[in-house]
Amino acid sequence: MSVVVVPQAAGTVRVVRVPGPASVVGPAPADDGRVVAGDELPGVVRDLETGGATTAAPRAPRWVWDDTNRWYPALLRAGVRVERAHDLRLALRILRQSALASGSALSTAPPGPWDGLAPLPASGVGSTAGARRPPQADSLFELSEPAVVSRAVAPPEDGAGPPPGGAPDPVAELAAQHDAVASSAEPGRLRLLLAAESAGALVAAEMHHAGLPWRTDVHDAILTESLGPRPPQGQRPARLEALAAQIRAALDAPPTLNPDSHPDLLKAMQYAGVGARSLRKWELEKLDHPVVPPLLEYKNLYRLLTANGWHWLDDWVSGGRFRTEYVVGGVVTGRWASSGGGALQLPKGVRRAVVADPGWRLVVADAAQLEPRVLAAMAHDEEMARAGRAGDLYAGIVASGAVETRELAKVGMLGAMYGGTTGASAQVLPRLARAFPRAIALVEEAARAGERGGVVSTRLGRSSPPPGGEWDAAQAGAFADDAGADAAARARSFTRSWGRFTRNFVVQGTAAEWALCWMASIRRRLWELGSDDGPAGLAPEPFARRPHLAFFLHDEVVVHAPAPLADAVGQVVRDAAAEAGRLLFGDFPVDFPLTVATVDSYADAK
DNA sequence: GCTTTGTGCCAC
DNA sequence: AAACGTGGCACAAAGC
Repeated sequence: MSVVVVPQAAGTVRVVRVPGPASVVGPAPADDGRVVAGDELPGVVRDLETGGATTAAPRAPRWVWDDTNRWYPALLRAGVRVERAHDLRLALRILRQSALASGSALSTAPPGPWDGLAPLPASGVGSTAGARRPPQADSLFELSEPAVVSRAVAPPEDGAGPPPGGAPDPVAELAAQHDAVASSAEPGRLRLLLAAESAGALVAAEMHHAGLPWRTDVHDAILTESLGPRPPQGQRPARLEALAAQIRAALDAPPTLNPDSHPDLLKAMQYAGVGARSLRKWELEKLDHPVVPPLLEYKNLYRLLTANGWHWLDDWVSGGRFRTEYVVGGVVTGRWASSGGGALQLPKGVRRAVVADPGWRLVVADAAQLEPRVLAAMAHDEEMARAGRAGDLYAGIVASGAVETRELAKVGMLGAMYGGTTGASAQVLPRLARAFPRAIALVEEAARAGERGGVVSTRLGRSSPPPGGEWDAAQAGAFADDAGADAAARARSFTRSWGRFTRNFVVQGTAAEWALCWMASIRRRLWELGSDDGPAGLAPEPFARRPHLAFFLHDEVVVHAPAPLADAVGQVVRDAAAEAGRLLFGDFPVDFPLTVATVDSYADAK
């Protein structure tokens, strides 16, 4: 059974039961539902979650709402967890683009209000908690905003009918989405994709709610060790100041030389005859000049200070937790993006500050060579799947005789998936293509489709955007009567670049789908694992005694768990990986091995 | 003064 | 090795 959450005027909510599963024409509401005050919703949800599964319905309901971040954060703050959901905004975005549903009424309809929904911040609506700089929400449902309440045309009439004021109707939208899925070329795949995307939204909200355990004192010690004590506002830390002096001395530069100014520093280096064309690390490393060592160290420490220094701590860590905004589906390929604190670029060097609470552990799990394994499975490449069976896929490729060294196997596969055209990776590509023709053909075909201006799709049906104006312009420019050689070259360059994008899209996007399924399964299994008998920990409810996801990084998760449950959690992440593989690829015999480490500090994993 | 662009580095 | 895919972010310089 689904339960649709319909915003009403004046902060009330209509809760409508919709029987499932959906028919081809979509579900019809069982009744007009009932209207509850906004602050009663957590209680209503809790009742249906805990009571619904044991009485009338065999499972907890599926909550259908416009945006998970509008409803779920407040539920979590009330300690209420939901089992499953359907996020209409995220689902529509997928269905609008998907080549698998291109014939549906939903796909061909002109843009409507649902298309205009911008994502909401993970801290929810009307909350002051959470990130310091949440993205500005621009939504059509401004329930908590006084301005909109006063704009409400009429008081709700006992909950009958769609939302007031011409607001989009989630019941109707759900029906349209059901219809689009049912009439698509692959209903099963799309259904799984939408479920996984929505489960991802739940995970993201829960991870924001729980946060990543962060020891401010450890972080401060890291900074002080490498930079010196925290300086007053506007001053360089002692260590950076000393290095700046060394840089000036090595260049014979005046004390006014500011190493933070690229033009000035480059000029000074030119006078000193260093011979650098840029300040890039890899370029400096090739040079033999006394300024290079202090400059490299300066850049290193400067990066630490500006990206993850004391200011970062002040902004993003509070109450012993680092909280970022995960943006589900924020990357075109379906990967998550993040906003705030650079969460997806957490440098290795500061992971020492990620420490489990007392009596708790971190279970860190990492999918080994996820993308080439996904490629093997998508392409039904039995040979490549076999190469990955023993554990290390790249070693397996060497053992197959295709290439001589593990390093060659690795750069060759990465090049095949990224579209590399030079160096060792391009050199071994023909040998990989001979040994694994199906896998290599899949990425080559994806590249050609992109070069033609076509659309490609992931395993579950997320489609790439059409190339759009830039592609058209490039082609038009190249074929114009007066097209010069450079116009043709520009067009070729852009076309190939788009081919590299679509080549990578199918692999990266399907890997993102695997990761979504993995996390959805981990989430469910962790909850089924139940709670620890010990005292409540520092984690907020509903996770105070329960293992929960705390961090996600494309192919890696961190679970924060009561120590006695750590071993069981390790088994959970492995079982979930196997389940994700089955969900995406059925019986195709591809393994998704994990590296699992149970540690106190994130830095101690792998 | 403010916004945009360029540079460079971090993650997968 | 880099360039070869996807991003975020901070800072200085350039542009308005």
